[in-house]
Amino acid sequence: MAQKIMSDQASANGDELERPWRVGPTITCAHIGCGLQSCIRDVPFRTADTTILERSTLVRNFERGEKIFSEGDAAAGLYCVRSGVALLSYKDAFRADKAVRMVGSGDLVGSRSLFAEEPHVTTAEALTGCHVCFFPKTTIVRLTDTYPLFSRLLFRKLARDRGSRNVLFIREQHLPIRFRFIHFLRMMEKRYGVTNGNGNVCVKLPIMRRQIASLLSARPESVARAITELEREGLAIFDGRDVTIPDSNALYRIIDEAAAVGTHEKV
Amino acid sequence: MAQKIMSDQASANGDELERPWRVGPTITCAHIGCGLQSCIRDVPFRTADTTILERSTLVRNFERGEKIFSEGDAAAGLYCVRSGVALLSYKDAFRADKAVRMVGSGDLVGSRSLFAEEPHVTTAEALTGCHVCFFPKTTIVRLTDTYPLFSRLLFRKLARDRGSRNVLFIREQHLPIRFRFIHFLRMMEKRYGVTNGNGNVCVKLPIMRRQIASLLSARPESVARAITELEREGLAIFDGRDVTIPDSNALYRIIDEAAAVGTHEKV
DNA sequence: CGTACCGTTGAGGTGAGTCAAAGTAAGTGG
DNA sequence: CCACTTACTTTGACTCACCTCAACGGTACG
Repeated sequence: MAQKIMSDQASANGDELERPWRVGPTITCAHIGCGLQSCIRDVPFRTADTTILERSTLVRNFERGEKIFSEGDAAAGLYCVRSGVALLSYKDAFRADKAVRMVGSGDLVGSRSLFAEEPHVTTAEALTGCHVCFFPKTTIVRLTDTYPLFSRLLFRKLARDRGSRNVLFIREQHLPIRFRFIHFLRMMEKRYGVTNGNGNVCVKLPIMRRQIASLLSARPESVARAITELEREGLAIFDGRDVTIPDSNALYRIIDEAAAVGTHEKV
Repeated sequence: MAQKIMSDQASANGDELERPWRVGPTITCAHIGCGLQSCIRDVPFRTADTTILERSTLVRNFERGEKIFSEGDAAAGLYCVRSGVALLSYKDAFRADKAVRMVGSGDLVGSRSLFAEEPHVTTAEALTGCHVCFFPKTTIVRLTDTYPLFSRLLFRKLARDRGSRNVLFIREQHLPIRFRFIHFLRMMEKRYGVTNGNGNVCVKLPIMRRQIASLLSARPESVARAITELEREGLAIFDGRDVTIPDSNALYRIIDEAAAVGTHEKV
């Protein structure tokens, strides 16, 4: 029965990936930033399974611009970004690329297609040099089949990740660009923000305006205007991709307080 | 270890749900329309587990307007709509209700919150009388822990369902209303369409204009205008919630052919 | 026979898209 | 080190799809 479900063992073991993938050395996921680590740490793997995990896992470096996988590719396993930034996008109804998700260190990618046993619906392209590890489908299936705890932790992580993504990329899609952009800044600050000497928060945005715009379902010009407006109000200072936020509370109050003056409309 | 993961057994067994829930009679999911059926059918459950499934599953009828669960409620289990139509919505940043998903016969609801072990982020309200069955978290966990095949089939179904939903509710959110509405019609036809005597396709829309608009992130007036336009072009005839589509191909060609004249823009 | 809500239509306003152009930064090669 | 190219960003002017507001007809219901 298990064999019947696994659509194609041969194509799922990673052997058909392009060559630059290498077997991961000591991929016990004790590596910092591997998103699977939290799902594995507390699971009492038997030695044989640890070996399988280590032997089957592949790692690879991607240059800026390289595609990690493409729309339409079979989902051969689970990807985990260990460092760098990649962008997931698809071709919309007008054949324009639409970005759906930015992924970075620790993020798991490709899980939906993997578990749906369907081809990828997005393309993952490295925006910077990326170090990615790949867990073949057979390995994931073996571990989820053998260790219910692993399975539960994995699906919990995936469900939680999805929950936090949904806020910006689904729930806020119809709000004004200004709101979506501030929300985006908050997400970037949470992930990439550092507090500098003056007590200000600084963020280095890992993506360019065009891609920000695409993520927000907007145009680069509109993003530029939102930026100009925030600068005029003194809520954020932009220098290329470097953002300084003098007062986080003041900035985020804009989106948090919208509810107070809201429409309270019923569906 | 399993105990530590299960955050709260007491609140998860369904006992704390409001009283109208009753133990499901013979819930072996041989019932037509139960969305879990396809995940259960081929799994060799032991008798004890079949008994647990049957004994723990609850069923309940909801009147139009009743809430099946609410935003903020703990996710106590998995819901499955057996008949009727319900709407999932949340309060947006302006405290207005925003519909995210229409569910009907066979649909599984609440899975993300359940597996994330987080509260529901949406409210599910019955739009018609709804017959709903409820699988307590303890049951689901027991079955996924015991039967890897069940686990895999369940997650496959959930991943696939999500994939098809994403098309309209994520990927198409930024297309013109006309496109989103036609896409919505196609989904409705697929699910509720019948071919009448004249060979025309008829669909009875289960929701009102305001809710269609909310699903499409638009205003009821804009939906009305989209409807008027389609009628003027002879692509569809509307009579309240009854839609007649004389030529499906002609209607859907509008969205399918957009790609041909697209912008081909890169992110 | 009101009252209430849904659906449609019109008039008018506006946020964001489009188009075009200028400014800026990052290479590249001589 | 400086021209030159190329790509990214910003700005302004214009346009338009959709929203807002308001009015009106239809239907359900007490």
